[in-house]
Amino acid sequence: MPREPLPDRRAGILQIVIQDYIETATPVASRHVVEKYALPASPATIRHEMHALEEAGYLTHPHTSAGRVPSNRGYRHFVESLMGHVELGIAEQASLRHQFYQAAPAVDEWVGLAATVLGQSLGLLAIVAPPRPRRLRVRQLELISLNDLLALMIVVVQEARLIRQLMPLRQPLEADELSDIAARISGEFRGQSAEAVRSAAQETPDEDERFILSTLARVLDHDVQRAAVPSISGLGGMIAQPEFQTEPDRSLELIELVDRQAVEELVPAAVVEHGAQAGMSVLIGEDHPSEVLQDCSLVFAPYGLHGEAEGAPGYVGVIGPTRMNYTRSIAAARFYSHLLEELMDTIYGVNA
Amino acid sequence: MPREPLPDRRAGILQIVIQDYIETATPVASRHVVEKYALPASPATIRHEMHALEEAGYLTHPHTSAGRVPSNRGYRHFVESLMGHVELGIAEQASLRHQFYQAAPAVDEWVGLAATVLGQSLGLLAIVAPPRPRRLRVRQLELISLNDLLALMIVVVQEARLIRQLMPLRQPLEADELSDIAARISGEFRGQSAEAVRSAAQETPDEDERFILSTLARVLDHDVQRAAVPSISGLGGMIAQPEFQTEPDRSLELIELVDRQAVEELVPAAVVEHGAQAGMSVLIGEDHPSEVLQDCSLVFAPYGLHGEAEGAPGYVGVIGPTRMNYTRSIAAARFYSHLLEELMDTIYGVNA
DNA sequence: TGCTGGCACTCTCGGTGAGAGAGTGCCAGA
DNA sequence: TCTGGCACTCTCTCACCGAGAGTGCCAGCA
Repeated sequence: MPREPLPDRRAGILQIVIQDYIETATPVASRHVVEKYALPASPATIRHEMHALEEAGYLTHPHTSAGRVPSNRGYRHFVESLMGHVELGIAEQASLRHQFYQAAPAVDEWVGLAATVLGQSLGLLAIVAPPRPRRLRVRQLELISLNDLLALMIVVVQEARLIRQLMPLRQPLEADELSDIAARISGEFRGQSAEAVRSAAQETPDEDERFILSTLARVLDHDVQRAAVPSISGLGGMIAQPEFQTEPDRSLELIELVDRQAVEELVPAAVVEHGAQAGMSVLIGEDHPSEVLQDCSLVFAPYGLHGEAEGAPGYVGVIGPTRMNYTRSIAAARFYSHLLEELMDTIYGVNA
Repeated sequence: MPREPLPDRRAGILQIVIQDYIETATPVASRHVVEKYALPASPATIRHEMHALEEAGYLTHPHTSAGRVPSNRGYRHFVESLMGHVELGIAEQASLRHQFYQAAPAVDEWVGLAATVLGQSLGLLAIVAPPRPRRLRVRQLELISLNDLLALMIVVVQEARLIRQLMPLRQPLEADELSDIAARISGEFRGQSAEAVRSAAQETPDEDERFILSTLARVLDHDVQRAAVPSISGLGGMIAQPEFQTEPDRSLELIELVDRQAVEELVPAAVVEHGAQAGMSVLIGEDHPSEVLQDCSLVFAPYGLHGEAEGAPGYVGVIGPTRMNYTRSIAAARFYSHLLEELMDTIYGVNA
């Protein structure tokens, strides 16, 4: 529903109240803003404006004799109209980029690092999920002999992952024979996915090779579903936020969610789906389906595998009290999502 | 310091008090034990015995009008003399073993799974660390071309790990050439560690090969130090324990420790070192150097890489309130440590 | 019309005190 | 050596009170 635009002074006061509340976590009083921000008006006047803002739904009142607190609508208005576009500082961007290029070039590694650093720097919960391709395509296959009857299969796939699988052998095979078979399969099936491998397996006369191919096909299918485990970090900072200090029950439920790695409850599937097309989004307060996160917000920044539209995107998520610092959170989430996309590109699909 | 052995009845009462307290988490009263365990004595008599046990240091008294609570000495006596040797049930062992053999054969995977399942099943904090070998030895090297000037190096080492490293190329190399070089190096340096590779690098005339060898040596050294990240799980269950409900500050510190992955503070280096030789051990209450864990116990079960005495062992650790169920925790920690040792054997060092 | 100072009113928060409940310690007697 | 009885101690909960903080509203003023 459309609203009349706010008069200038009123909008200014709204912005002050929101920013002050984000900073101090205590309801902001009329006298307080006048003094702290040296406004050319008396507390009574400010009260008037605040009252109007409350009528319009941007502020609330925990109880009669408390200062004002932004409502969810207030936060949304702040995010959409008051905040403007912000980016991380150049120096910070550079140092983060450096840190990531130092790490081992593996999706899990990057995702874990991103969650840790992001959660730490914001003092909020960070959830970073790798992209979830719809199918995996072979880039290279290696077979490593462990002993006469056991080999380790390693599959490097185009989608920036490594799959490992123990494979019993039907009959003793030398290390050399294994390498040869692996090289042959690598050459033949580069860029192919499970179906192609499976149908080829059925037509292969050689028993050993048939067995290896069908194992490969199975592993490709299987690994698509599992793996791609999101990383969660920053619980410490989150629980230390004042809103959780006063509510031990809620904290407990949140800790339990994080400990169980209950990603779907933290970042609802609907958000992921919607975000895949719409890009960055911010879910505020009661929008969140989960009971525990009623008074929390979620900043969601999806990122994809370039040139691979299929499957679910990866994303960077930040969860914090509705009172979180949206400016910083949004800038950070955006930056990390771009960085991850860029990193994945270095090992994904190039040369495919 | 030696103590006189406890008279039979007294020892029985001690055992009852400890077990009851472990179960209920409330100080146990004389009347309560008489009724619940149908003892052939009156509350007054039991009070007498409890008083004696308190004199001897096995029990304490939160305050005058509360029941008895085991002291750290009490718990230690329970663990050392009263408890006996216990093992997980056969069915449980089998189902766990199955679960682990289903997982991808990778150290990180097993370690993560062990922490999750163990923490969940005990409702306590579980910390599982992979062994930390002193040096890594090459089992096989793979070089995968990403584009003309960038390759992905994958090193399978004897010590049950996989190392990944992006490697810029000095000049364009074909995929075939890369494979050939990798195969040659694999053959030549199987079983060798960083020093051997490094000194060979210095004597190699071919520039490309020299560069690859020195990268390999660097990676072998580097990966020994980092990686081997322990897995921590079960925070939810731990915080839900009654001892943490009443102490929000302590909970907060613990959450913070876990969120930071501060393994050294949870499992002190001294314990790891001592445990490497002495085997399983139990640290009770104030023995723990960390402030936060003053009223907690640590069950510690080390395990090694067979045939590789060098380096630090892996371990399975369980941290809980001193009131934890030692019987279950110890049995579980022992089982998981054996299972992990067995699993590592399947991919480690065989055929070396 | 819009701003301001003044004042009554409301609600929270911290501290205090009383009463109930739970257990022990000790003593005298079997 | 064990038991019943009884006084004593300590915690826990709840109700209550006063101080403090802010608002809402009104009347007056530019």
